[in-house]
Amino acid sequence: MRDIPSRYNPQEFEKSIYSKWEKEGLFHTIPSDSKKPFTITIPPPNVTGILHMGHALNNTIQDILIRWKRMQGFASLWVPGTDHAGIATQNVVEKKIAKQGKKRDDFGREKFIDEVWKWREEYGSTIIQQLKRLGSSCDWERTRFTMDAGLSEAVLEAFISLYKRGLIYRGNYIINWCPRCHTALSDEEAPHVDTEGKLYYIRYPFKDTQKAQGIVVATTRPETMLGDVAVAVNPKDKRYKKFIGEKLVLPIVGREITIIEDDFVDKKFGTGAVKVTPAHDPNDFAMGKRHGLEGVLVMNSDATMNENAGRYKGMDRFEARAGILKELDEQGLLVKTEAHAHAVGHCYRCHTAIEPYLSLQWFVKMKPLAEPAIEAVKRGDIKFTPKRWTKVYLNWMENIRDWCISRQIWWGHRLPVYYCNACGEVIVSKTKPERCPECGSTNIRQDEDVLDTWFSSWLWPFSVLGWPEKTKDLEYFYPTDTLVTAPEILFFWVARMIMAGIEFTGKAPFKDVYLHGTVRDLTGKKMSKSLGNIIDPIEIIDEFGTDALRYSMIAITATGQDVFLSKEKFEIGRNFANKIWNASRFVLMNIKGFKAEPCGEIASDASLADKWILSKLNSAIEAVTGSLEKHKFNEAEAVIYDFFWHDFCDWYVEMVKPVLMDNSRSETKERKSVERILLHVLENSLKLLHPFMPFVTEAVWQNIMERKSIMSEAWPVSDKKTIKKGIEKEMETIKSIIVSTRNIRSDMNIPHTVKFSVFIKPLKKGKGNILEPGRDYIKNLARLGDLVIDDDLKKPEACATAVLEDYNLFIPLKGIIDIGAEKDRLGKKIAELEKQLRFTDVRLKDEKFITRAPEKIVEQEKEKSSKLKEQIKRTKETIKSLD
RNA sequence: GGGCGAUUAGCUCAGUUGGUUGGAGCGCUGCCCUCACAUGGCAGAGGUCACUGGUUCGAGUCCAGUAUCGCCCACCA
Repeated sequence: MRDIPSRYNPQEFEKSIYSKWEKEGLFHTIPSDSKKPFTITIPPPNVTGILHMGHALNNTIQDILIRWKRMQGFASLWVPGTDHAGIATQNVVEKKIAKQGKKRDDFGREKFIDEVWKWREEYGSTIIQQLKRLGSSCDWERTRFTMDAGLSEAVLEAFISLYKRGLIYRGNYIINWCPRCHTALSDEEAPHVDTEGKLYYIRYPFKDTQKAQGIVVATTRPETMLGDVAVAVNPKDKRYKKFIGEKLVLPIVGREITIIEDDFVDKKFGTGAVKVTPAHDPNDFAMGKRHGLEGVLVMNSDATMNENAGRYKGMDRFEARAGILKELDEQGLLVKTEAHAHAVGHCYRCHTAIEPYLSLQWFVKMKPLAEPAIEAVKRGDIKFTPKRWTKVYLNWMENIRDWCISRQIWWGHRLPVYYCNACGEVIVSKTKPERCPECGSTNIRQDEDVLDTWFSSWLWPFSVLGWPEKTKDLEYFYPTDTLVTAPEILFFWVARMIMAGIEFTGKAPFKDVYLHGTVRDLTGKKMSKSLGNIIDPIEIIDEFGTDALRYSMIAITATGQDVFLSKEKFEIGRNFANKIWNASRFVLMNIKGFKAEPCGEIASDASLADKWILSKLNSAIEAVTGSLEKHKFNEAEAVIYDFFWHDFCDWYVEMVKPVLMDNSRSETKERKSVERILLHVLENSLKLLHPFMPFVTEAVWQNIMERKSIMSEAWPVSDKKTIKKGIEKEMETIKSIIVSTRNIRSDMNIPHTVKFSVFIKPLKKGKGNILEPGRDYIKNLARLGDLVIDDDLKKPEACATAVLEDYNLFIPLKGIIDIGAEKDRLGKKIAELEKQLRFTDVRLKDEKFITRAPEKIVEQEKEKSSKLKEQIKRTKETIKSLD
């Protein structure tokens, strides 16, 4: 017998098992005529990414699905890859070169991009390596990168196709500008953060000083006043009606501006008069358009003031704000300042306050794309789990706005747009045209901008399978099945993928969208580096093992709910992995040659315990499979945990131990049957556990059982004939006798080394026979000297009693038992029973209940009442007999 | 300003379509190093299911409202 350590040591197995899986090509999937496809494309982590708990949860769920489907015989494909993450990656490389005292301009565009690729070569596979440690069974041969040749081709194809359909346009609009990243952002990339700001009231004097003192406007961004071109009031506002059309003098600048009327203005906010700054505010921009007012840009792209800001030129926007306020105050034009809470957009990459900024950008017209994507979800082609996200999706889609896709950075897919320097012609083309089709000039330049990272991500489910080529993979694996992701990127990514899928392939890209929760710390904060509340998954893997990480994570994650993590929670999984290991160790140590035939038909002379555990096993198979189908992963885990630990280890194994330990029975049929069933249950349990805990199950399967990979085993199918509720009920009765006996032993402080006898008197003749098959289990598990079951039993003297439903159970304890204490104990039992009886009787006395509740329920209640009464009566008799 | 989620044992959370006595893990109490496992075993204590109304024979579960916490969306400067 080989030595199997009594503790499961994950470090010993995980890496070698994983590389063996990889070497044997078990993750690789190709189209197969004999199999149905099951496809997931990974939400590509940023190439700069480092595995965090969100990834751990996200990828564990995907791996569970992929491994489960693979075992079910699907061509189960999980396509991995990384996202080039334009802004994020460029920022990282800029930080790196900053350490050498350099800026990107010192390199120039091409050289800088070379630097990014170098960085990617060096560090870009970190996240991939970490996903492997998580046990992810991705088809690594298919690893894609959003900047690789194929995906870049897909991006160009998508851009040109949309352009041809008139869905891409270029124009001057107010966009979200990040002054730190120096680029435009989409609305989604500039989330609003509630900010405690100030509202400044500034007086703009009339040109004709005779009129009045002036008009007071309120603003949160006084520095933008340098770009004001008008003051607007509501046409219905009586206070200002008379001033419409009058001229004001813009303080500091001295520019003459007009008072205009516009319905947009809210009479109740501030003073009811609003400064109009079309180049720095989206509303003002719209107002400017309505009134034919050109905007004046007063800032540079780094949010310093430009030449239009006069003496504030060159100053940072906040510096300028302070200066302007001071100057206004000195001139007596700053009327008042009040606290004002408002939401300010911030860059999602660097958290700098964004600046609404007028600039020339490229946009995608979204409405035509959104319409079919809305229909697809309404029709049910795509289902969200949890369902509530459907509404969120639809609400966003129905109010969708155009998507700003151009970014003023270098790292990304450059726009396939060329300009003729001679005639100004705009040419959209995959490659640089030799000559201008309009004037024939060869003086042609490419647009400097790159595309939003999400412009490649939204193509992911089909671009990774070869689109725009019509590949076999695309035909076979697309549309994919399930998308597993976090709700944070519902708009960024999920919604856009649905639109792109329908637009470019004519099909919705997936059928199910499973949105899991956000990983938080115990105080409810999102885990983030800046908060310092990170639990590093790799550290957890090193300390507790990958299976512990995976199991615990899933166990505490209810569908779509946020996950609150602390380090201690990983003990759940670690302990369970150890339990699996030790139970396997026990089974294998007791089986000769580690071999056993498949269990097959259950012999009619199989023991009660055998039939019972098989019934429970098949119920568990059914339940685990059902829960997986419903994507209730925590439920699936709970079922297998409960079955394996409690039914199998705590009861079945304990029940069969005497057979295994008794040498005289070593060659018996009984022994062989037990061995077979132990192995059968273990095998099936390991298979059910494998998607959740891939390493420990494989370690047992390969290293202890010396078999080929469990990954390729077939998922268990429940044999419904084997599920026998009668057997399960019978076993419950036997268990209740064992528990009652142990209970008395514990109450009486009788050490488990002391054996005593139990006498059972069935209430009805023949009920005793039911217990016969369980006789040995009761004797062994309750540690009895003898068990007497007798219809005509007379109650022994000085005994402890358990009054069960169909039996009276006596334990003679002469010299040990304290009669007074026993009376008290039974008295408490009566009190419990009476409490229950009161509830039932209240119900039964209620005529409405009798007449309106279903007959079945009423019958149940009546039966319960009579049983309780009967048990109370018997318990009272027992107490009396103690006198 | 809208929308969503949470509120159940000391802690962290499950709880299917309303139906007998509301579960788990951790922690706690008592006993056990019993020949797979002390990362373990046996037994136990612990709950007005946030609050107020309503529907119902019957509500943790369905409806309305309140409170607290959290999240998302939104162009009142």
